Amino acid sequence: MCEHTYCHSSVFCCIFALAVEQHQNHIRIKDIAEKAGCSIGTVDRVIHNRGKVAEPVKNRVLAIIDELDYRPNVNARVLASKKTLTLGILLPSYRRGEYWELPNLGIRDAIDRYSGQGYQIRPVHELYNSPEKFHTAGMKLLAENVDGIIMSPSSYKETTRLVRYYFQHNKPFILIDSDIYGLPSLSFIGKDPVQSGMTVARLIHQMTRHIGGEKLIWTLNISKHLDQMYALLARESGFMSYFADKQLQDHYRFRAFDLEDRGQQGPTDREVEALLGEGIPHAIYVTGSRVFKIARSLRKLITTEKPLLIGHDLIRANMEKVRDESVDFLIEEEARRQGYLAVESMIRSLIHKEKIGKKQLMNLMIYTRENIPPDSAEQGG
Amino acid sequence: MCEHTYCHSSVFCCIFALAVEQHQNHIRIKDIAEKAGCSIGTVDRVIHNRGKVAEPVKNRVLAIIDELDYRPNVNARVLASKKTLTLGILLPSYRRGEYWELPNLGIRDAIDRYSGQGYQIRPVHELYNSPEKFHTAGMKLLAENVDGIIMSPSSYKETTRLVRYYFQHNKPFILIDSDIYGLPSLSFIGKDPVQSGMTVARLIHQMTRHIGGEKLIWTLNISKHLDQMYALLARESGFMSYFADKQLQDHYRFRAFDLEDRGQQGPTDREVEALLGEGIPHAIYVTGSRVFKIARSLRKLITTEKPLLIGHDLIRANMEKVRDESVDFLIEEEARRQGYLAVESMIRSLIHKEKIGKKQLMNLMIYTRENIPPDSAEQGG
DNA sequence: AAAAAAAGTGTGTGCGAACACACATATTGT
DNA sequence: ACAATATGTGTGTTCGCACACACTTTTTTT
Repeated sequence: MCEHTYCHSSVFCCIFALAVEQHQNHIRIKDIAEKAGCSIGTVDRVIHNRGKVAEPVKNRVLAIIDELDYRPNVNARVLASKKTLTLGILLPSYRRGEYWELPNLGIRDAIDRYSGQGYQIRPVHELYNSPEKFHTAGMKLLAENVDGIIMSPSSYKETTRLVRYYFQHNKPFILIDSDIYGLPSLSFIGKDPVQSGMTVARLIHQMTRHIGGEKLIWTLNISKHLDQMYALLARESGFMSYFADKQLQDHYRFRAFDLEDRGQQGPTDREVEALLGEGIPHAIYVTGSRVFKIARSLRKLITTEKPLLIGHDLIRANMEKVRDESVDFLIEEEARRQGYLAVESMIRSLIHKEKIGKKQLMNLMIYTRENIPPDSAEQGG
Repeated sequence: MCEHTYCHSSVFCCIFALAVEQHQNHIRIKDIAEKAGCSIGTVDRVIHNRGKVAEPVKNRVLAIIDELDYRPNVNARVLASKKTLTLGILLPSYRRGEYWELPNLGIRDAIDRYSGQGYQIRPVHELYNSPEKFHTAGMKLLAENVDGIIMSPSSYKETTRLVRYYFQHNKPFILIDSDIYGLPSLSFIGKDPVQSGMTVARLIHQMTRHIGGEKLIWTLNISKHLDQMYALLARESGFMSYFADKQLQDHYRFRAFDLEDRGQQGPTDREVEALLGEGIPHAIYVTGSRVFKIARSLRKLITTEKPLLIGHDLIRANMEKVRDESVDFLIEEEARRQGYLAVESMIRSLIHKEKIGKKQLMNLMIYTRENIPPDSAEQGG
């Protein structure tokens, strides 16, 4: 067992003993071949399912692989296989500083890192800014004969349509950012928007509960295209659920607005002013990544106690607003890491042939002025 | 440049073009040898600084390596080098469910993962529960001739003393969890306790500011040994700084208590009751990982509006209390990931010979009932 | 029954780096 | 001057796996 005086846990040391044992009898395909009474070529054939192998031999080898818990040496495997992994990447188009830059940076981190380690990875990028372009871009990837696809879903209809083709052509794909339930994806890497909304609700509730009288709360969905804001609405739902669950309707009044983000300008002061007509809210929840667009207007228009302002995503513009305290909190779901993990998962699945989790949910992080990371936070790894 | 219609960023595509180019002319030591007019053996010698190489040849090779930006193929390197990496691990002893289990789990994650990839890693564990044992345990690692050491510092005096020996014997070491400024460590992987304290202060401030009259706030340092709570005090300092910076002393009254954690029992109801004599606080900040120990007492003793309760670390006992809402918020600094990164950094430094960051600060995460991860969250990777 | 095709199997080479060994040349000692 | 050492340098083997090729045996075809 374990000899450490204070190691009552006993889990720890035992697990480690296991780990050590595991690597010591590190078995190779040669070992398997010997035990099965055949050559390494044959073992190779059953492992990769190529060429012809007599049924009884195949079964014997398979049994031995299972029995010995054979795990191929990844280093040798990568070293020997000279083929390059072509990754299709299908994401919304973006400008610098926008949300979608983050997953893209994560993808780059991963490719950089793994290229440096002898892996041959060739990314093929396709960007879309409408459901129609989503489809043509996605089909282009098929035509380019990529080995796998990393994508974020567009509209429900277009996504299922594209995925149908991928499925038919046996192209593995990974969904990042938002999930569409039931798709035959290798994995989903992203977040739970309802949970996000509920977390924000908790923050706002705790921070406004001691205010006397009825509290006015806004939810603001600011989006480039009003028709593709599924994730925003899901967050709003989660937000509402929290208050409903706690039966706080009597103490709170809610107003929800959908605003259009018209490029550089965003909602103008006048638009915001119009909303303020009904009264100054005690808290505002901007469901997308565009809090920074209204922070300035609010500061200008509201001279009394300014409302609590909460938004999403660690993009530069938002981080600045948190630093000068015109935005109070930012929620984020490790956007950059999502991209990183997507590439890594592809490598693990397609090269290492490991099994990867069907659902990889990111942690939900809350940032405020005191814990916001420095600007050029390289989060690779 | 970039042909994507909506890719205004231009960063992205260019960077990728670079990445692709890089791996295509992937140079090997053979290439260097040819260009330098010598054999691969000689190149090998200058890379590893072993054997004798004529000064002019050495410089030529070095120049070519630099010019071509040679990056060794990690897969080949690991495959060829059969030596096992022996890692000394020097951490406080712990029981199951305590804070130190988390970094240990992270260490295990990493060793598991890398063992599975053909790396030979042998961990040697030493646990300590006092500064004296820290020293003897640390020296034992030296005697066991480990290749590198992962450790969390004990007292200032003992740590610098031990590190002196490590330095003299040229043993690289990585500090996790808490930093001691100025030590010649390979890297520090952990958190900034002052920042943590300030973040908590922000939360408590925002959540109590609308309460009328003077607010009473507690800080509770609950520790096993009252003499080794440096990190707790640093958090308390950060906490205080926030209120000082904002000049909120007139609206807030602060009381700080140091309590001893006597094993299973923790602070008793009676002890907590004694503290309550001076009045019921509006918020309580427990600076260590033991909020759960007073949550029950508080619930029993306070029947009116219960105080806001904030603590640290995602240990099971705390997570339960967050789920039943007797603890409001938990702060954590990715304890498990710290262990993971420590092992990974050792591998990158000692096997891959990469340079690693001197300071790897973890993100500071805020958890509440709505965003707390599920219990058996495997966070490897 | 002979030829052709298919099924089944073993050997050999290469991936890129690490390291041991053998060998060449230069420097020193006696 | 010759051995003894020190200083350089090149070759060959190995790691575990992928994949091409050659080969034997069996089955099918005509």
